[in-house]
Amino acid sequence: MSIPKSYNPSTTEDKWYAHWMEKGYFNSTPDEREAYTIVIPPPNVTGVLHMGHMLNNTLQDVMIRRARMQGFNTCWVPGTDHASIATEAKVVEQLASVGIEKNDLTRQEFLSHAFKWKDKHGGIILEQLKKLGASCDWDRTKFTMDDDMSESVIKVFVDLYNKGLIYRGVRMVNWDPSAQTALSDEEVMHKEVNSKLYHIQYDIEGSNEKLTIATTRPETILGDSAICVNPNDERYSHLKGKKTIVPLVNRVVPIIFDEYVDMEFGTGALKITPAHDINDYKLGDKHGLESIDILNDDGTLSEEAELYIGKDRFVVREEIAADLKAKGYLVKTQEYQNKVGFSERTDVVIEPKLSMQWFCKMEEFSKPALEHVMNDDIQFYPPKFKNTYRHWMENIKDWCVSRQLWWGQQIPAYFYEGNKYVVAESKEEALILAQKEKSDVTLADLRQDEDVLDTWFSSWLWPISVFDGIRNPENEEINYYYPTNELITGPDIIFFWVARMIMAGYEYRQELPFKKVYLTGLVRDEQGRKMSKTLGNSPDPIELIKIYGADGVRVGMLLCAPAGNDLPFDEGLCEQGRNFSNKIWNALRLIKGWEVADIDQPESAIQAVNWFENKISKSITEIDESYSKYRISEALMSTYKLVWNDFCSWYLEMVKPAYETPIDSITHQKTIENLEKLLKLLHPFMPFLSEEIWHLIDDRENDIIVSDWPKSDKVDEIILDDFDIVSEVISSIRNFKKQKQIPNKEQISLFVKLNESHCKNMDPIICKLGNIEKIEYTEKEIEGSFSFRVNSNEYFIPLYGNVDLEAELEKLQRELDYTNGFLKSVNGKLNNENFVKGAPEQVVTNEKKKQADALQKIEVLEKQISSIQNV
RNA sequence: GGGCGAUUAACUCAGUUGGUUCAGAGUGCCUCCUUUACACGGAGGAAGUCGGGGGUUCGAGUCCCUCAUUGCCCA
Repeated sequence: MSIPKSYNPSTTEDKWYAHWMEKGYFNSTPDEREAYTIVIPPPNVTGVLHMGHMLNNTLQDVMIRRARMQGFNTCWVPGTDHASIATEAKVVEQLASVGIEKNDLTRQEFLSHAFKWKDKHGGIILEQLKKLGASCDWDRTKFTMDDDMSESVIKVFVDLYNKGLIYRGVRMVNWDPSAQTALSDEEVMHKEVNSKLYHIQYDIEGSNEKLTIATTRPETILGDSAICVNPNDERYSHLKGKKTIVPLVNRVVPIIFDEYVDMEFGTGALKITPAHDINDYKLGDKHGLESIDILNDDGTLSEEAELYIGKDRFVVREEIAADLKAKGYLVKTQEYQNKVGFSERTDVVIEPKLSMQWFCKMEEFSKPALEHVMNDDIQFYPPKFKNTYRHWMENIKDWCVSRQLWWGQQIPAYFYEGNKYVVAESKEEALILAQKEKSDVTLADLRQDEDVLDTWFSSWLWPISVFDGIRNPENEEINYYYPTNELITGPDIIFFWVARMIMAGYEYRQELPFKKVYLTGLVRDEQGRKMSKTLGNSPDPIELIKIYGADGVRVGMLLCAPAGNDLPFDEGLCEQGRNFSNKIWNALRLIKGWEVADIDQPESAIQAVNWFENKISKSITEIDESYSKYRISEALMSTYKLVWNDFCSWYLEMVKPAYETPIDSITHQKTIENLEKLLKLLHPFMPFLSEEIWHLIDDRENDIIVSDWPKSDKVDEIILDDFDIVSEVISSIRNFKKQKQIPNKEQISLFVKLNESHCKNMDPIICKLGNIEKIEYTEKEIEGSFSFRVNSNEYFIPLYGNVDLEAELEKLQRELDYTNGFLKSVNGKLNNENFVKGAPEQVVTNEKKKQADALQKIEVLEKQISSIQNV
């Protein structure tokens, strides 16, 4: 069988994924083993795979695959969330394209369209995850609006309402005029924008005097119900009791005094528009002002505005500025930078709006949620996010959970007789409650609240509800899989989601939802911009997989992804991943190409096997340590170097038989064993390649995906140290040959003068890799030869031609200078009484050893220099 | 405006309680090599005042202060 020269991912990936699925390796049912559970951060049902998902899910798959090999009963639950705003917008858009208006449909009709849309498009992202190799238990795939999931959400809403933790009220909320719904504070993004500060003159009633205010939103003067100045502001103290006239609409409003106003800002006079600004609202409340809502839900001006009715708020801003100018009210405009809130979903400017909404009280939840993170019951990686988390928890505000949409769980509040209402899990239960208040209420009288719940109100239950732990708190699955082991997600949803899951966990399970939270960085483009659909700067992961292979892309993503650090994405890393795949592939080609014979094992191979077994053991320990600290990129790099440098560059070269000669069976067997261990270590990172090679090594039934994770044996450090010396000797020989342009295949001799103890076991390795005829030990320097030193031992290669004595001398002198400098610094420490007294014993001993080594080396160097000078 | 981080080679990052020659890794770059696993490769090499300044210490990339730059979160 001939193996192609390059690894071709496309022929293996689908094959192995199908095989794993068929074998049911991803599926989990509770058993006697310990569970290892991860719930996926459910991607948005409208979404397609982007680089952030790629990173995040690769990490989860790495953790799950390793845990599977470690013998845990692993369960990775996939799913999607319904993303009420985004999905509703998509569906409305799609309906509009076929000439259907949402308003022409009943709620039920709309929902049936939406579910059709979801069934058609909602699974794309999950299918894409399969291309990546994600080993999710697909039989458990959940959607936040599945019947059982929705039931859990409703049950929780009712429960919290009954506990007094959910209330309804009129508040100033963040209004998204595009989606036409309220948003929670977390869904508002504040951005710095260039705007204008308009200085507008108001006439004072019964006087020729004018009062100038400054505003960035001139259109809102139509909703003004007062002008406010600071009582300590002498410029305005004479206006007490006076009234002012709002330009254009000529409404007479009072001048009020409140210390809230910043005398330094603008003109020190502030227009008060209680319906359209949270601070104005508070002032209006305090001073009993009228609230004039001049905006419709879609951001156009309402009848209340009197002017510009039906025009968009931003259009009106331009027009009113022009009109004010024309009539002499506009004193001046200046450039101004301010922060403006934008909708996280639709990216339109948020309007503060007074409206009736449902809120969830947060203070009580926040206590255990904060405590268990601060005391590390739940650990954050990297821990710096604890600070962010604490800051948010300590300043937590109530959560606006209602959305003026149809796509989502309809709020289970049932109204009767106007504004009276009851909250219950079903209309029938609601009727019973309502009848307790008023006995003649009928089912027909009950009218359910039109609004739906925030999508996060589903997601915060995710780790519990996917195991049906809300409806059936004592079921076998929730008891087995919960708490989950870790949550792997981005820091951008730490408040939206992570914090709230922790709250829900303690509320409904009296326990943490996950033990560890691993927060990945954001994937950015080369210019450091966040990757986003709108910017179009995100490569398509599926295309990348086609080019570099899933394994290559996985490696590329992980190489540069230390926890919590943003990563500027570079396609070159995927290329590196692909090259790595190919390197491993070719190691297999080499080994498969060997003819095996029953011959003696060469000494060099015995030594090589011994060394590599120790090396791999040590690496396993390091890799396991990296994993335990969630340093996944470090674990990958250790594996990468072990495979490429230690195995391919050193080990295989050491055991490789001469051209067209066979290899002995023992070395061959050991080499296969070593390769298999490496493949296991690689499997979490490169599942497809490792499985493919595993089966190319041997035609076998068992699969690497369910093999045992390698364990480290006791490591003989001395062997590793000896090899370091050996590799340095070999490098020096290669360097020499290169300098002298001696072809590698030409054999040379090597003489060694030992000045300190040295293990000769590995000499055969030096002979083999340096192509040395033989190594001879000598008592004196070999004159007229090229020489180098490793530690204090001297190595000589007799020369054919002339030695460049000048160059040799210069090299020796440089080394001597360096060593002298080093000795000086060591002596400096040792001569310092404070150091000898103050430093720990071990440090002092080390310094003494360094001193002795340096002295010995200096002696050797000086002798060599003088011998050259005497020639 | 408030808070939290970051600043180490051209790039992306390691560097644990201050103590081995501690200044590292990978990539990139430069030189040489198409040698019989792999040019998606091999063998070498150059490259950093550890952001600036001050301090503590026998000793600072590491601790403290300060300034600068930058990112994120919150208002």
